[in-house]
Amino acid sequence: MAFARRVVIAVFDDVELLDVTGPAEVFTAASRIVAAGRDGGHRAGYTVTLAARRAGPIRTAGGVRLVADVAFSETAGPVDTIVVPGALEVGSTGPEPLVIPEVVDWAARMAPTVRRVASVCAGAHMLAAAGLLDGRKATTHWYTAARLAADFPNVHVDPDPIFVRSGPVWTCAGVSAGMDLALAMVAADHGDSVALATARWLVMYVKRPGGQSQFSVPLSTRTPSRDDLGALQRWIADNLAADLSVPALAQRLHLSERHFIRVFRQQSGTTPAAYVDAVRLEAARRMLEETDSAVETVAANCGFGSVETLYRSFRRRLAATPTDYRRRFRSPVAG
DNA sequence: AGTCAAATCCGCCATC
DNA sequence: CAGATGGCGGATTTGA
Repeated sequence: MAFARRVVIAVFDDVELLDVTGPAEVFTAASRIVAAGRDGGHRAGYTVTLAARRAGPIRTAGGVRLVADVAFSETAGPVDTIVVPGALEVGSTGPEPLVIPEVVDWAARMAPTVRRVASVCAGAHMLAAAGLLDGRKATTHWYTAARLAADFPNVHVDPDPIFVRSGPVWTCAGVSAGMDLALAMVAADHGDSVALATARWLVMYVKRPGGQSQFSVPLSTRTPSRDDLGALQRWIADNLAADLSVPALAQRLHLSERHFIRVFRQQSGTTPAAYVDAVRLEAARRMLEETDSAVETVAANCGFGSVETLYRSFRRRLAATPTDYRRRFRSPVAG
């Protein structure tokens, strides 16, 4: 077997568990696929190593422990890819991206010697602190994107993509996007068919269209500070087929239309109609992916007045028709 | 694919 | 006074 590509993932106390294990799982699964390949397994997969300030146990954010294989100082030698995961600490004004000097130093030291550098989630803040994102496009968890842009004016932050490749530096959106990033690396290293087989094995999609703001509508808007607005958004999600017009919603909160629009916009960052459309579209998308329901049924279930309306909404936001979408993104293992 | 009425939503201002 | 709220006109978007 030829050389395996060595992937080293940094770990530290309070690290987000899935930021570490997500990419690790993808690289490991890809290695199995590669090893089982029809060419007799001559191609090499990956070895994944965890590195920390010193070898030994690490407590992740949720309390589950990981064990670092080596210390940062022992990661010299032929390393292919380093991955810096993220963490949030509770600050006075809410969660803040954690920046750990030892990790920043390590990334800065390793970067010139490796082929690829990646961050997951808020790990981008540490790559930025190491100067590795200067002049580059990058993304991070939606929650910290504004902060990243403010703290590092030289970084071209785009909060929307699932992942961004800027030369040898890859960054990605929150948490589970680390798996998408790793899968994209697998595709770059071993081709689309290995990536597809890996994705199928892990029961995930090779890549989602568009950006993270399409993923979860509630997450793409600011969290409302008014309880009644949050309750309204939950009610909307549970009653997609109901009358969700502006007058109807305003009345639910006992506000005039004018004021309702104003409050909604100020609290959530979008307008009511746009929000409703986005939530309906997300529901429709999931239904198309996960069921065999006719497009008419999907439209009716998700509160679109007609199939045409659903089509329009799809075109507008996803640049695809519902049937196209279903053909491309239907899970290969469902049904 | 184009039409047109309806819905949306925001600036501006009055009111509470 | 400041801040929250509501009404109106109309440009723009949306849906049947």
